Amino acid sequence: MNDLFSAKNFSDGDSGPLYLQLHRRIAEAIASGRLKPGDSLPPEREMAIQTGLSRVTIRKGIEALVASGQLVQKRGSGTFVAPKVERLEQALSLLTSFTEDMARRGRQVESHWLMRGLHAPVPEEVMALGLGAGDRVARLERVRSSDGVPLAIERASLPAAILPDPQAIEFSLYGVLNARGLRPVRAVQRISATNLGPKDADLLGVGTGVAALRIERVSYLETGQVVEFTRSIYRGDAYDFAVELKLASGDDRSEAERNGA
Amino acid sequence: MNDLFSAKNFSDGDSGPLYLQLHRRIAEAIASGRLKPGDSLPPEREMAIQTGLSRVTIRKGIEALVASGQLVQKRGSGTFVAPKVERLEQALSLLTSFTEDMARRGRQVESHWLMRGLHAPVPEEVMALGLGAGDRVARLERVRSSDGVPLAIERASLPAAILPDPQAIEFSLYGVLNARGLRPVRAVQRISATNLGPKDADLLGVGTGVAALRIERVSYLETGQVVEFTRSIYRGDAYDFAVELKLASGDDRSEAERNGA
DNA sequence: AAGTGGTCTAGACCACCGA
DNA sequence: CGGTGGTCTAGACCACTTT
Repeated sequence: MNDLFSAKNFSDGDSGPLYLQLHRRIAEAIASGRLKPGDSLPPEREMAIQTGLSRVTIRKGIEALVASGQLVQKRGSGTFVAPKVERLEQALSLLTSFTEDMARRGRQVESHWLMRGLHAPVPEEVMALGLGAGDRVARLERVRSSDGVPLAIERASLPAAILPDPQAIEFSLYGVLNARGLRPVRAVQRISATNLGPKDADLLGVGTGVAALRIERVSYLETGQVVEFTRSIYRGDAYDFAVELKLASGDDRSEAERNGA
Repeated sequence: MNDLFSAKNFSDGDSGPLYLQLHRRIAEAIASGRLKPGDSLPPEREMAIQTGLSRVTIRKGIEALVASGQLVQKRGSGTFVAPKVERLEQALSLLTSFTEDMARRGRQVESHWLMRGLHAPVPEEVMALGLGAGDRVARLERVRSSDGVPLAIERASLPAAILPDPQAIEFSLYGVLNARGLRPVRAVQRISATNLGPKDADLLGVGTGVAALRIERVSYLETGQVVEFTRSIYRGDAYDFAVELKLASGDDRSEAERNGA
């Protein structure tokens, strides 16, 4: 019945390297629904026997599927099709907190604190926050989860002058700032893509090398003072950020022509 | 002189798997500037001898560095530290074309066409463009480069009613639309991260699995009619998208209560 | 204790590049 | 042509999970 791993149809030179043929077979089986989330694959040694390939080649074929989060491997247990992660869509042009954003969706939010305290700033923080000599920085580092699924790593730095008591933050940073009349009204974000390192991948429960969104944010008070400098890592397979664009201001085409000239 | 690959300090059990120790050594050498862009690494077989590891292990240690774009391997030639790619920052909240955006930076723009013509739409295009039965779609697929470096893959679909002659587009799509009075004034984008597949990675000249930004955009005319549906892939290591946020309006109770701002 | 994935080896052949 | 990376093998031991 399960001819997914039959030795037939594995011919070198036919359609590229053997490990890619295997990769394609499994990827198609997942895409077509033949392999469903939670299904287990045969043990690597078993696949090797069935396909007539070596175990090294089997692992190489599986590797990319693990790296892209489609398969999950558990030592001592087995290889499984990854559970489907519901994609969340988040508006980028509004300044909201994670807590508020999730509450609006009616979802549970959990935080796992990695670090919460006052420290000596690193140069990056001095720059972003505009700190003076001797100023200390409040650092909040946590993994954000929703319904038990880790979605993001958030590393926030604030001037100690703004948040002298980081331990006071239990859930929502913005909630506390808001209660103190320090809610940011403007922020600038930079978004890029990155491959997760072993550490961050582990925190998010995905494989090393999985694509993630890196978002750096600097938030400002009405007065122009910097409130926070946050570096976040969002799971690429769990998030869509949405943004609405307006027509570029200025006299459209002629502007580009002038500047290009 | 070059003790990067000396057998000393390679001890199992000491600090994790051997391939990770090798990975760390090389990554640190790159980060510290000891290995500079363009430098070549010794051949794999040579590294294996120097370190006392097997070639398979050497390759495994190098693998992640290639996947993340820090090293480039050329068959028949060697392994090299990747040239530094200058990060471009692009404003997300303005609706500009790639051509205009680059011209504004005073950079050369090249396009390599992969496809340009009229086709029968796929369901995804019918949905996004609001096509009727029998409508055809203009498809523009190209690799965008700047100063010879591939930066993005752009796959645009437009109703044939908007662009009956896709061959007319030589450089800027928006330029042609603008000249015809069809310039979009509003667009909605969705941004996510993805691992590049072998095909797209090759088009962008990076390794399979490298993180990239996937941006889907739907653009509208003043009349509300959909002009284009574009799926783009941007190199994660070459782009920063910037967006400015405003205070979320009327989102939670506490804000409504204390709101003066 | 048995079975799983994780790591590692030594050696082989191929495809491609450059002199 | 020689040297490079790309693929593949058979077999070994380890660390962990499950039973």
